[in-house]
Amino acid sequence: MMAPVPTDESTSGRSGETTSSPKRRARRRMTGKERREQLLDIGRTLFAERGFEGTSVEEIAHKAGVSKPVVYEHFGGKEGLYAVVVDREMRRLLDMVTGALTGGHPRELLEQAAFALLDYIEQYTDGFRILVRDSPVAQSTGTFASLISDIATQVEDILGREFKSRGFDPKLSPLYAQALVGMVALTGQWWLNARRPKKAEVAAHLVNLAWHGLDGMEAKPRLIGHRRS
Amino acid sequence: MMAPVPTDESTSGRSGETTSSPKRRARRRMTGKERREQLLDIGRTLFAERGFEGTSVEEIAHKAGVSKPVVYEHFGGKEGLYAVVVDREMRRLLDMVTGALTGGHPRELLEQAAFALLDYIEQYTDGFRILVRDSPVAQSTGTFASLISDIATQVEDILGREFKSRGFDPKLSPLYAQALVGMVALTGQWWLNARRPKKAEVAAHLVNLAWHGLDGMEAKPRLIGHRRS
DNA sequence: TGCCATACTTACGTTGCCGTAGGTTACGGA
DNA sequence: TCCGTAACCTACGGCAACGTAAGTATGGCA
Repeated sequence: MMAPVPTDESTSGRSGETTSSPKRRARRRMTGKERREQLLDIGRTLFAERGFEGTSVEEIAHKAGVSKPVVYEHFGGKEGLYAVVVDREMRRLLDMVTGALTGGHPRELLEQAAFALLDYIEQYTDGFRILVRDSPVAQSTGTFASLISDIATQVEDILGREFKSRGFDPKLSPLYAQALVGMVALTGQWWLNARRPKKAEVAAHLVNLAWHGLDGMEAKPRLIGHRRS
Repeated sequence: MMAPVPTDESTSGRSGETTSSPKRRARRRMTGKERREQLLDIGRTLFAERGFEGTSVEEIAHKAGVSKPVVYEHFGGKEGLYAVVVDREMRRLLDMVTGALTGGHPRELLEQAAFALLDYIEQYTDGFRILVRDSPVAQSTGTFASLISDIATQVEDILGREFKSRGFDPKLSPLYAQALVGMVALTGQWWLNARRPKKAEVAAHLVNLAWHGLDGMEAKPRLIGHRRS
């Protein structure tokens, strides 16, 4: 089984010049870096839709149009690849979120953060799906079940500072950080399939809820920050 | 490997009268129902700590002190067992939550619900861990990634009714349902490892956030409902 | 006391996947 | 034009897990 045709190629930039008909020898030869990036892309996609254990190295290699040993050459194994994918996604998300925290007023901060997270979800859906799933390898940092929970801890200090200046117990910031992140994360996950309200509207409502609570809620919340897109 | 000693027995009620020394033939014979329940218990535990794919039928059987075919006899396979476990846990959680919705004032409803969920998390930790993980078999009901998200949809109508009477768009209830459930769920997940504030305190703060929002937050929130425990 | 249903076993066949040993081809520079 | 290095391949070995066929023991009941 599995004929030696040069498969899909999927995410490679230019997909080969000699790929007019599926004859033999239409395989492009990549540099180490190129191949590495391609494998990371494919790995991300597959891990997102099938999970870590549900994805086989064989499949990754096959989708890349190469054979297994190439993957082992680059990442030492499935876990190696997975680790790099996860690391990159966590970085990306955190960069986007922290980079968006530029407002002065705490409500603005909240808005920016919510928007940034939704941006991430929309742009890097696969990455988000991976971060939401549970990690396989005895949990990277602490003892968390999902990477998202792990991320929430990195939001703690931002909240902690705000708490301090407002006279609240800063020891409670972890709790509120988890709550806020959980709120946005699960809503985002739901939004991935529903796609019902527009992103901006979702963000507005989330901020509405987080800021005013159910009690002081506005029927037609508006964002105060100004954003292109 | 694996000597034929009668292993652990783990969750069986009385653990056998002839179990003085690990000689041969100390195995208890159960009725179909007993064995079924025992396997469900063990399955729940293992699925919680290793996930679906990380758990083998062999291990389940071994922990129950029987051999594989017994599991196949009862559930037809790993997926069968998993399905029953999940179904029971979802029922349990929903029963606990809906059963707790007895208050008149919406804030009271919220309190009850939050408390019920935390109760469930505390009492049936394994079940919660399973529900929080992602389902393997192409998603049971809709197209959701986690069972929890699935559960949130079952809270929609409760919120929808409340929204209607308050003049908000009831089409937004799914969004807010996801947000609220996500808030409590991720916090609960975090609380499983942290265990820092007491359950009642966590509930109070969650309600505080959900009700008043970050803006109108109280430094020392109190629950208004009266509960034993 | 002997029977027979039901609980349980041992022992396989099979598949899918991980990881590696060792050989082969392309490509760019001297 | 030759040659070495980096990219890539075929082909296994091995293992862990699923699922099943066919046989064995046990204990309640006539």
